[in-house]
Amino acid sequence: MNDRYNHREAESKWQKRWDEDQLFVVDNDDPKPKYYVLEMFPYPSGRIHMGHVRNYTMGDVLARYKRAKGFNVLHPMGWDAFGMPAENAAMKHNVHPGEWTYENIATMRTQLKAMGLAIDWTREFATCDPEYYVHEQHMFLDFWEAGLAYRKKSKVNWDPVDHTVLANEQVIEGRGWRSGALVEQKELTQWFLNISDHSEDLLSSLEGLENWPEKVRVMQRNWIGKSEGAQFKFKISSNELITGYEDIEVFTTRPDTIFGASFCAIAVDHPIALELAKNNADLEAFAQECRRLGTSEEDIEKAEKQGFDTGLRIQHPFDDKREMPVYLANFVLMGYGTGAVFGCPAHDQRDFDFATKYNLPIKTVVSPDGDVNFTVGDAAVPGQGKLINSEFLDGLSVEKAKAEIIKRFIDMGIGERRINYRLRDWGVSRQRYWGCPIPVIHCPNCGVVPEKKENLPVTLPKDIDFDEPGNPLVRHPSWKHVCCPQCGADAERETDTFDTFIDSSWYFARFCAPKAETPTDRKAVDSWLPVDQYIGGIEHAILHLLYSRFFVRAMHKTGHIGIDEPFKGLFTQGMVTHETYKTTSGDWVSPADINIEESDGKRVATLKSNGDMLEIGGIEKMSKSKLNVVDPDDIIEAYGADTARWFMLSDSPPDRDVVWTEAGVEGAWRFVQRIWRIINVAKPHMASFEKEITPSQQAEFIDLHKLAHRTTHFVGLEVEKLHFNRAVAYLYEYSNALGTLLNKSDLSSLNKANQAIICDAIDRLLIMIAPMVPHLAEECWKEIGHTSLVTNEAWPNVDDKLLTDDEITLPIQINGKKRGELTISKDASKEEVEKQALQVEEIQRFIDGKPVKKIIVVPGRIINVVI
RNA sequence: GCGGACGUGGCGGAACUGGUAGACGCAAGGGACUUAAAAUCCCUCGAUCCUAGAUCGUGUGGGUUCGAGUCCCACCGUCCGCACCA
Repeated sequence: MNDRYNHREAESKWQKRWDEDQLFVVDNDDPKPKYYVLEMFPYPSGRIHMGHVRNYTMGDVLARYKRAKGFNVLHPMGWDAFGMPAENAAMKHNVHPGEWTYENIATMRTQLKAMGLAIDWTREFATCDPEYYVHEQHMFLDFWEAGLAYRKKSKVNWDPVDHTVLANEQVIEGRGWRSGALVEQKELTQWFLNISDHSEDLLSSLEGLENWPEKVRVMQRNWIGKSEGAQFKFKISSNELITGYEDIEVFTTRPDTIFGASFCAIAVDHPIALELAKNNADLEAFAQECRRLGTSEEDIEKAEKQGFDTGLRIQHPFDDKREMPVYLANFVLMGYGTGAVFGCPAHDQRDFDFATKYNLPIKTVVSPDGDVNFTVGDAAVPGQGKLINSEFLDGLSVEKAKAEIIKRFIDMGIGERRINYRLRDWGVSRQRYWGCPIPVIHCPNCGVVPEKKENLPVTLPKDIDFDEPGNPLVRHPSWKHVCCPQCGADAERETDTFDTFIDSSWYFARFCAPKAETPTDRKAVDSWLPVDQYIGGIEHAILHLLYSRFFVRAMHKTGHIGIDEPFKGLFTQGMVTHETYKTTSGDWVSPADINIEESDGKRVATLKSNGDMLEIGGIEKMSKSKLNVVDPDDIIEAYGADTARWFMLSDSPPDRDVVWTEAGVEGAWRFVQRIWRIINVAKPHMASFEKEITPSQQAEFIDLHKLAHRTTHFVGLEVEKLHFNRAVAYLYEYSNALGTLLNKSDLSSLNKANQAIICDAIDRLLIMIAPMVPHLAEECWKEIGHTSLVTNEAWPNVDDKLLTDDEITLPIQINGKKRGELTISKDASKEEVEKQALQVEEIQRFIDGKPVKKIIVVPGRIINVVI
């Protein structure tokens, strides 16, 4: 046995062995209870990064732990392989997107395997495999048939750089989520999935997702954006300006403030606005200006409320003598509600600003404290109170007034209760090559018809060119020319492909039976799903996670699955960060190119090549642009996968960011070597040691034995909660205690009881660290003479009797301040504890003869003497 | 503006339903071993009072309680998400 642990030899050796023994190949028919752990699958961008290492390490620890706990664990891996970067690479390097993608997959697979992950690689697939997307096409046709997919002409978010359509979710602050280009509005006929029909279900079901982070649930709740109110009509009183329109319908969440209304505002794209624009050049100019600002003004917050008086007047529904102006307004959105609102300046700040600007009346109708003479000052007063100045609503609470007014609307036949959602239908057409082809055909006679299911998959042609921007499928000489599946006439294929978020909306279901001839094998998905623990980045809180929740519902409706919620538990891990370095001229420098020295408590960074001084910058997410990246391959080569894994689990709570530091890695490396040394010290003796623990003999090492059981108990508990940093702390404590004891004991003269305790303690240590540092554990396990694999060992038992001591030490407080301690039998009566506590010397000294008012004894916790 | 999370040593962070604040790791200092270095092992490590013993100490100010990092109220600060949504 070498003095130093040789990770290079050990890691590849054990990876090979696990592979040969097919340890992680899962049988769907295994009778053990199931556990499905899944990390978000990677996009094959080229190489893995530290974020992947962190993500997959966490999942792997859980998978290996659950395996040891007797579960049949599904832990698969695949590739989210369609998407823009492959096309960009194709344009840049003149390589086919598929070739580029599969080469990256090969590289990254090798890298992931070097991490020693307990993955069932027989289930691997890439979403760009026709064997995968054929099922996506199949399900899409089912969705279409079931009314879940439809085509409509609509304004879409158009990314002028990527030449494609973006979903609302993919537009961030008016820019494309990938390209960062300002998004334009364009009218196109697109495929949509009917996600908005599921708004209420997607919203209310969030309640049941108890094992999701509250943060993600809140973000989804906000995104769905439910608001309850009323929709009703104002009668237009000045008919000479417009024909064909009798009234304006508005949506409001505050119908109770109807008597405070002083204007109506409509969106510039509202049908009435469009009609009026035909005969009003000024109005048209205003509308154009708003549209321009709507898409190009970066800072919406600063954009002033702008209005244009249309000249139209409407009647108040409860007082037809009262007329109000109708404005075009830049803050009213056509896409929400009816595209028209009524303004109540006294109780809405935006309306207040607008009314002030255009000199419109501000009438107070809600009084927070019920005072009928209350009037708002220089700001709107939103919120609760009692209605005033509102005729039949006077004196009612806001809630009651809402109910009353809606009742009146219904009686008058002008309105109703209404719930609106912000969530829009999911536009899934993309004008791209590297995606799943939408399996439909456009026939001059039959219209849009589905491709016959027996003709699926519709595959992508290989011979394409990227010489010009846009979709090469459109200009391919033959691909789109087909016969209509219905009438046989000459027809054209749809050249759009699916949004890649569809690919990732059901891959977890495909892993259950990746070779099935139907999209899902019902028996397999019924038994494996939902995913018990899903782990990934917070950046997918809305897009991927909401789409998947919807997609599974759609699969349920079309019979492909039997559940609605795909992910029972969700965990969002933090990012991997690193210090940044810059030259005096402001260029970023990679950590690999620098030296850091410490002098007078200050850290000084210099360039390795020429010794130039560097500026040490902030700690930021590892990114190629700031060069503050550390390549996982370099770390695995220098320190081994186990060291990288252990470091990723130590210190930082997994949901927070972790700072990658050289010192931290060294610490993890020292731990690996310390375990090896412990085995080194014990090994020569262990062959002759007694293995059976027999309680009858005198065991001086009983404290270690207790600690071993306590550690087993707590490490299990913490891993289940994904508190890996705490599990690591327990393991440090335990291995330190074990190492210290071994160092100071004469191992050649131990009695049998102590021998057995040592053997048990070492076995436990190795089984417990195995999920985290599996190669090291395996190598040590072999060294101490086991012929089995530690990976196959069951999690050790915990004897509850060993978790508590017979004697306990209780702190004694006087008036809440600790003054002494009492060591006493854990079964001692309250009276006995009180009596003995008062006799403790320090306590006597502090009481100093004063009368004791009260003694509080919390069994097993604390004693507090009140004087 | 709305919503969420958080604030503890030089640093990352522990502390179960209120019960010994600072586990564990990193960094630092001292010592042992060594020709020397690395590695390893042992010790110290919140602040203040020269020591003992004590006092103070979990962003700030109040409160509840025998007892508050933990609960309540007000405030300050940091991070994240959403944002003209009627």
